[in-house]
Amino acid sequence: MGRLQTFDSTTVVQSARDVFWDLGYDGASLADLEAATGVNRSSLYHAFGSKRGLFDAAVADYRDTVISPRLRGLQADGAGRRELLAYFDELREAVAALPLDSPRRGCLLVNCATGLATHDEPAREVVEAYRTELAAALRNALAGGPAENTDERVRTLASLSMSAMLLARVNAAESAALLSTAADQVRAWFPAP
Amino acid sequence: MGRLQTFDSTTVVQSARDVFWDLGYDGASLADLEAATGVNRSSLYHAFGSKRGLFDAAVADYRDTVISPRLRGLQADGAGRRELLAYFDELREAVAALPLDSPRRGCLLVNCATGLATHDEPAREVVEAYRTELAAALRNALAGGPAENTDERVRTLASLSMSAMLLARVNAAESAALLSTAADQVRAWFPAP
DNA sequence: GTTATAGTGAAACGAGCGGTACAGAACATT
DNA sequence: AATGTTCTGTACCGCTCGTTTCACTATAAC
Repeated sequence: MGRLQTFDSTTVVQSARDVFWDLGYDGASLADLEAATGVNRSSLYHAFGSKRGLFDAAVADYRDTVISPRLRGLQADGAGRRELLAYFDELREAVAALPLDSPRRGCLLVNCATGLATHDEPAREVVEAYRTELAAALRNALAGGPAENTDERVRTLASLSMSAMLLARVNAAESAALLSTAADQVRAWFPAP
Repeated sequence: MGRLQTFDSTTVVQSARDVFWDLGYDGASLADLEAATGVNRSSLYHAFGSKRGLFDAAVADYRDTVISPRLRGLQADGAGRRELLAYFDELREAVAALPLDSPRRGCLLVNCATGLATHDEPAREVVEAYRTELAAALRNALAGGPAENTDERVRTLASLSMSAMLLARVNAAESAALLSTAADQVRAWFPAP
């Protein structure tokens, strides 16, 4: 009963997600979000309650549509060398494919790690959950190979992933090089089939 | 001729540096900076021109008093295994020594990488220069050991350093673990003397 | 002691922020 | 068609931001 919502929530959340991704939580103003979504702030507040509510929806969408697809291969039963190489190669291509004048966005959650997450406990937990999930996925795929120095290797690969996302916003070429290095490590640890 | 400045510029810059370190450039307000330095904004503007001018002075101080001392050992002629282990051990102790309720600050420049540096070219260059200097210092120290996979090893150690600084603000224990991992890598690559 | 110069403090500036009030528009139900 | 409910656009709220103004104070030079 009553008037129907005239916009599609999913597309609005994704537009907002890209603004937060590019500008950060504090850097994104309501005016920016209105412009990117094409939706008036009164409608945004009606649907999401607050700027923070919209941000939380954007983060949830980011996990579902960006992170999960990337980690799925690593998380599968029997994942191993091939899935690790695919993960780092695809991530490297994504970083390298960005035109130089486009927003260098990196990872929304890595960007949060030095921003919101430092003085906001819920945000900190989301970032930490992401790190844990990444480490678990890498560990799962590494379990298919030689059982040497597993903790150390998980940390090295997670570290290369995260710092590549950090550097994506500063030096895209070096970011890609870090991901190539990760792939090289995987090749050195895993015997080629 | 004229009235003399009543505050010490160095201590004021360092107080401001700590505020920027903790809160970030955008997150630090003039009121915060006045409170931390004990200096009125009109005096800050007289001495530094703008908030950005004070920030630039804070970054310069950070390089001089925080980064340079840490990298000095790695940069010395003849640096090698011992200097690498000292670097990672000292950094790990610094991360672990922070009381849990104190500001988890990480690295001022790493914090900038996902903030200012993404839409401000001068800031981006400062962060990139720091990364270059870190890589060069690690390379110098690695040159004292076996000449295998040097590029890869430089990237791995730089990556562990940077992601440890990133995680210092999210999970101090894991941050310290990354730095231990780096030290383990050094031990594995370098024959013990 | 007078004067020119420079640092300091209080107050206020305009701009932009996140958030809200309210009237009107659009729909489901009756 | 009438009614009740929900969504939307405008216009505005109070607040905080970085910055500036200006009167006042303190010092160096003469």
